[in-house]
Amino acid sequence: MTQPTNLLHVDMDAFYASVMIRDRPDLHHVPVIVGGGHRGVVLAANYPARAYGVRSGMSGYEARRLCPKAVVMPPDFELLVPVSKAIRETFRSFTPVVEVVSLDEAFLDVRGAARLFGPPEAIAQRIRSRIRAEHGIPCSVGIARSVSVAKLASRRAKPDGVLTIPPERFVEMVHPLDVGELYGVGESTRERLHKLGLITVGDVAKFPVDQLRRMLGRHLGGHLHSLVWGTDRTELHPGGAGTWGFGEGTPEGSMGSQHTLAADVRDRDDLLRELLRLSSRVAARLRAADKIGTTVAITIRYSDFRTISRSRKLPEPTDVTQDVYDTAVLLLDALGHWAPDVSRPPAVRLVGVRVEGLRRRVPEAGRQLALGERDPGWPDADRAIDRATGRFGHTAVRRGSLL
DNA sequence: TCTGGGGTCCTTAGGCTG
DNA sequence: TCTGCAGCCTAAGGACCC
Repeated sequence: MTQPTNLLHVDMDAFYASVMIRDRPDLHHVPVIVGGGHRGVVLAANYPARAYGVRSGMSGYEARRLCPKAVVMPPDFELLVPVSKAIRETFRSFTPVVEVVSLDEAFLDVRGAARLFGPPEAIAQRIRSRIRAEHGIPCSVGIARSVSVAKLASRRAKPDGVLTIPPERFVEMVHPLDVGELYGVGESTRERLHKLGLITVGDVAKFPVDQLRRMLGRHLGGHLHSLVWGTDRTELHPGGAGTWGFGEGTPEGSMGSQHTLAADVRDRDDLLRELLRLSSRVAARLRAADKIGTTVAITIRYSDFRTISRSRKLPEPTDVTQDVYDTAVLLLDALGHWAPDVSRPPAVRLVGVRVEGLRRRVPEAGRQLALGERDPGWPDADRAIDRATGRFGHTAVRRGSLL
């Protein structure tokens, strides 16, 4: 039985930039870059900026070099998130089966919407008109049978277009493309395949799947095989969490925060202050989400961009700032960079703190104290800080050591 | 005075245990 | 007591996504 071409991938065009300049007609025809401040990367660039070669993901430094006259602005999430939520409601007025990927894109299964709204192409055009009329933002839509092909189609429909890749035309339309165009094949995998002489999607399709598995690993090899034949996932997971946690799902995996320092740092005390700030932020987010985690991990990026991570499992899961911070300090010191016999510690560019192995917190009432559980004063202090920051904002309370 | 921050998933290696 | 093995867990790192 052949499955219908019923998946839509809707992707806003330069979403961050489109929203940020929507109410600024004076900026519509000048290059605008969102993000890309000091040591940052470009989150989005409008089409006038792209004409200069500015791309999202590029360093702000490089973007400003390519287009010195561009207007650079930081992203305003208080503006972006409500627009994103409103657009999701527009999607849901067409179908209840919506899988949110991120702030600016979603998959829609329109199988049940044909009687009301017509074929997928007609639905795509209606969605585009409504989003433009209601939110003033252009978007592109890809239509296909599977998730990866719909995503590929929307990418190729940009800007402001619609593209359908039906199964019977998949080979003709997709096999000539570079294998790096596939959703899930990044720079690293693309390079490995190219070195093997596998340049196009069709090249990989002709390659024996068991050899792919041997070379790329069982999982990636099998997955790549499904991608090059367009036979990956066809069912959506409605209410998907979204990569940035703005979705409605309840991600169980991990929560973390990392920060690139304004300047590289060698001093242990400076790093401890940053670890404390990050630990406070992560623990507060855990408490707000009613989660506790079993493992604390730190990430260190040195000035040469070498990045390492170290992690440690805790005896008891926690959402307490002090627990997260203490473990982070243990992990940092275990690197040995600040031992007494080390004359010049390495320069650190970025530090991160992450709590993994998340689960729902057991309510306090009826919870048994673990043997040897320490002073409950820190959780009380955390709750007091949460209450104060909830009322007066994040600058209201700050630990003495952060001042 | 180049290269963010938030995640997920997979692979690999080594230790432990039965 | 030693060895080999399978299975599980932990830790580290890499790749990928937006």
